[in-house]
Amino acid sequence: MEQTERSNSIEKALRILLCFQAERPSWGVRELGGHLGFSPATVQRVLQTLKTHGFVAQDPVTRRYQLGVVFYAFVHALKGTYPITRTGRPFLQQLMADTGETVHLNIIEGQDRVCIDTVESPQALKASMPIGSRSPLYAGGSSKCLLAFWDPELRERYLQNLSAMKPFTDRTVTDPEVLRRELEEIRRRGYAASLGERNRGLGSLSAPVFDHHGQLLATVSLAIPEIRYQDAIHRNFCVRKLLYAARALSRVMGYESEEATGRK
Amino acid sequence: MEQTERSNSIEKALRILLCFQAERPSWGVRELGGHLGFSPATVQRVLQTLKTHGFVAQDPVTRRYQLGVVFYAFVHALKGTYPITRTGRPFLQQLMADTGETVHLNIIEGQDRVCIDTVESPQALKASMPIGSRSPLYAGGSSKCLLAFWDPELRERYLQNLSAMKPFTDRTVTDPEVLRRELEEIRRRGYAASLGERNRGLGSLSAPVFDHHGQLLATVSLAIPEIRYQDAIHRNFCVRKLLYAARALSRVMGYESEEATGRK
DNA sequence: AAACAATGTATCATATTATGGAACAGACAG
DNA sequence: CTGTCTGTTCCATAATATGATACATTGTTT
Repeated sequence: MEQTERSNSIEKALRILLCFQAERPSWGVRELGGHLGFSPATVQRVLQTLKTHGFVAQDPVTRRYQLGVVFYAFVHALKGTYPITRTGRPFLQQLMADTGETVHLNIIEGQDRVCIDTVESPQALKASMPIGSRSPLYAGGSSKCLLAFWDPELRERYLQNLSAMKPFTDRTVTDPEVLRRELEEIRRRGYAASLGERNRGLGSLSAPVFDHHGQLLATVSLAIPEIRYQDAIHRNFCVRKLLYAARALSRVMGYESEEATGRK
Repeated sequence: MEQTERSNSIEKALRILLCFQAERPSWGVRELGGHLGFSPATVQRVLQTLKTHGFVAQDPVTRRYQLGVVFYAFVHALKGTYPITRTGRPFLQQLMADTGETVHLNIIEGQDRVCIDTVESPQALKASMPIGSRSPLYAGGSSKCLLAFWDPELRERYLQNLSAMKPFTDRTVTDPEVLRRELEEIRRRGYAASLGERNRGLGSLSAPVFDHHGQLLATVSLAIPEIRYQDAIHRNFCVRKLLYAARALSRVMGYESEEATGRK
């Protein structure tokens, strides 16, 4: 390992916290130390501190550590920080009720799309889009829709620094030029449609939500199993309902929907 | 200020993070420093570190800080850490559908009850019980129900160290002896019922959920506006549905519901 | 039973790291 | 232009984090 990276203790603590994800919710001291390259003593001390503040909890019998309940407080706090989740909820619910498909709300974070709310379809065959799940901005309908309606300057910077476009399926766009054309098409139509770009067998319809400055806030998306996505009647119906929901939400968020070239 | 408290830098970072709650989702550097008694330079450095890891985000125009989106990843992770939220969801939904009242799921954390999931009533007049909300273990039906069915040793320790019982309303129990008697009554009946102990005008019905060791996992609770709570027919109906849901969830969590004195 | 191999945890001298006052750089108001 | 707020950077000093080592438990293997 190179020594280029100097890490202060806070960074260590954060990296430790970030290890506690759904796929691996529980860690032992030495296990974590080995995983991150920290000494067990360090991990132990950090975990102790995290524990006294409720950021992790220790199983009294196995002595292993897991995420603490303060995070539930942050779940609550996020609703104050990103008010669109609260405002958007009824619109997502209505859209799910209308279409019977899983609905989700997404924002841009760094180089990724992040799902910040979801209303799952009650159908037996349905898409799942858990809160917190991510995808790079070039893969999938919701991602491309965010990218398409993003601030032009930020989008341009993103597209130019875009190096390797790792494909997730055989349908993932991997050519920046193709991506550029598709983004234009999405802006022209007002919504994004894609099939199996991020997850095989999963289609996506996605429309933007704007604030009172006409700036992109989020996208509302439908995640639709391929078998239903390919039914043109159902898909068109979904598009209509989706656009209706996204525009209604934009209006509530303060967007004055002008005709045609309303945005600059 | 006394110098009794020594704080390492991680502790500072955690205390800073904990300031970002729903009531005050956005902070400036000096504002935070003043609030916590840290120097602006320290706060600044800590926030910088938190920012590079996505724990906070900085508004590019106001330069103020708010909670970052990594917390959405933790929302997801919590479902792996506390599987009962995932398992319990359909039961909560069914119970809400049956009763029309807001349903919530609670666990013990330290000295508090914490709400870890909620399904809100669609009625115009309804109780709200946001995820992450807390209450001391002596106040309210859900709290007392947790306390009543807790590990006897831990309960005894809690009751003995119980110093000031701050009342939330004029109905909050403030006498440890009264509390003791009520807990016994709750164990005898198998559920807790209370009115206006934590929030004026709000009633609560609450039943325990056990795991395969017969240990308390959580409580399922109904939060019912007083006007409907006082309708004995509705209340009894709710109790029946509540007990049914809590027992069904216990069974799924591995609890072998033995008759009568099944627990030690 | 006994030896073993894991685990989480405590200690301590060393050196790296955090600290806060002061100075800097913008934004905004008067 | 001036005054007063911001967030941010610098730097010598002092306090804190560090990992090797040892210890205490646990569960497993022999």
